Amino acid sequence: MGRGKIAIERIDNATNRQVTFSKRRGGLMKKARELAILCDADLALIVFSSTGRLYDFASSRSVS
Amino acid sequence: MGRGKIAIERIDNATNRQVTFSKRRGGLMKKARELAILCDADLALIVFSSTGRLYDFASSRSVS
DNA sequence: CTCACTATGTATAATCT
DNA sequence: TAGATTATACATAGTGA
Repeated sequence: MGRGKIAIERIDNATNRQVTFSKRRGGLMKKARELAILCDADLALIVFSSTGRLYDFASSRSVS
Repeated sequence: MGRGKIAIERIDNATNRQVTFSKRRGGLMKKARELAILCDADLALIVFSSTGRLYDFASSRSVS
């Protein structure tokens, strides 16, 4: 998607890899939230960047 | 996306909700796998359907 | 129900600032 | 370089078998 097509393999360039990580992480979190809401599902997503930082999302269907 | 636009809210029709769950779960898993590979990230995704079934994906960056 | 199709909405790679 | 833009590849809502 985007301007060009890319192969699904590790991005060698560190800067580009970081930019792609940030963009796709956001997109993945959004999709996860949508799935939880649309389909009334419970769901947890945990991501560690290659630099060791943690990002997560968890739905809360029944808990406030 | 798709033929029409939908609001992000619980799908009332049970059959349609199940179909959407199946489609989007697949898409989400694919995106998760791509993020793990492209950005060399470790990641886990756990989903419980509204009927209680479990689906999961976990990357394995260092373990075989 | 489950699978395939496809028109269309969305995510995003490349680019620009 | 981080944030905005934009053209394009991808995901998917509706449909039909």
